[in-house]
Amino acid sequence: MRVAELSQRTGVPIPTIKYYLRAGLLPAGELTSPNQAHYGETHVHRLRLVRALVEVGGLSISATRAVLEKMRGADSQLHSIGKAQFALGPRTEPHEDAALADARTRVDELIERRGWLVRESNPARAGLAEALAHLTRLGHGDALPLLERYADAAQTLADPEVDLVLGRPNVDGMAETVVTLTVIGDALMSALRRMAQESEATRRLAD
Amino acid sequence: MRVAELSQRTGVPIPTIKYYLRAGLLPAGELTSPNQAHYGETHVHRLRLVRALVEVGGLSISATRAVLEKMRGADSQLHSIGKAQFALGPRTEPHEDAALADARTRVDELIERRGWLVRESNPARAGLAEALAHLTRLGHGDALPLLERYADAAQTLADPEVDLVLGRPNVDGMAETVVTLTVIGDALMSALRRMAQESEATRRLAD
DNA sequence: GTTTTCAGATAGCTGGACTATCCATAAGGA
DNA sequence: TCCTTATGGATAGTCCAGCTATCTGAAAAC
Repeated sequence: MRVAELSQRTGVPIPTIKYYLRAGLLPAGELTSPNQAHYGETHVHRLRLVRALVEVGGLSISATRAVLEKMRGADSQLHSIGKAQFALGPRTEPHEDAALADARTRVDELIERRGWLVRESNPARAGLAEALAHLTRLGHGDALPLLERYADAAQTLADPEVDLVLGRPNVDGMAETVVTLTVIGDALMSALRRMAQESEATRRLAD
Repeated sequence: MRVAELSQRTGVPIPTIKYYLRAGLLPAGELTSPNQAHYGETHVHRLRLVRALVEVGGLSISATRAVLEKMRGADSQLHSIGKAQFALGPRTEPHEDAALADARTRVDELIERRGWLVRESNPARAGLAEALAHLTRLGHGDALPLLERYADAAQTLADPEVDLVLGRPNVDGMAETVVTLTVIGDALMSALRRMAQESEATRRLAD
């Protein structure tokens, strides 16, 4: 297909497609002549993946490129596949203070207590610590017990999630599933939490 | 205290504090003379709240202002308090197609099936539908059963979350807890999911 | 054979989030 | 007291991300 059709099928404007090509998010089409190229289903799919990462996950263009590159480089080792989620680190340096140092210890303790196998380099450690630090700075230390409930939930969910990943017929499929499950999964969970919260609150209000 | 101390205690640069004052995210200090003002603990706290929303939640300045305004306007009615989370809608118009229409029905069905009390106007409905639409466009329809597990988790978490909110001694505290629980809670859950996923995957790999 | 579309290149635009200066005044220390 | 530093308020400037527009020959489509 030509670029117009690619645009129509994905809802992405042609100038934006060109921009993504330049930015290295989308491979060039197959050139049939110096100024004609055609695109296949892989382009449609890749473009949809890019949009999911950008729109749902809120990833920047460069973060998206990094994720896609790690995806491509995954070999059959599962931990290598998981690298894709490593490109989703935080953006800026956190404010170093006592609350943050304390939060880091708390994260280490939680991981140890649960016997989780999490590499030191996993950026989720830093992300969790930073979020906790904000919580305590705001004086919401009494929300910390909730953390255990969240961890329970995460632990419970991990099982079917990994099932889904390992059920893919090939490595590329696995890597892509990791990425979508990570990014879109956050959005799903976030929306469901908001709705469940409203529902529960409304129910209590009725009493 | 003067602005320098406010800056030191929160880690926010003075020019940025001035910017937040102009943007209406932070109330002006109490003027003691035409060019001297002093700030109190409320300013420290408000500034920390702003940074949590911006850094952890990734909210824009205008979204942050909107959230803070809704927070201030909350009365004793719980549903009014919940309005704070309504300022967290999506940023751009979604791509309308069959997948999205389908996803919307699926969301309605899920809410009905679970007997959730969720207003039509709750933006989480649209957010969930959009995320689901991306999932199906990517051909990950087999991930949909996972949605039920996510919903289970959200439902389970809602109970202690609402407990925490209702445990606050006053309305302002409740409203702020809703906001922090919504925004920081997302970050906590996201990080915990990533870690639990890595752990579970590593464990399976060992077999 | 005329109108439309294309690839590739380059330049421009818009909005958001700060950051820098300036001014006149006020604090704070030697 | 005098002098350095800090301050509030105002205004202007910066930087970057993510597009968007235009141009140029050449190929498609009708």
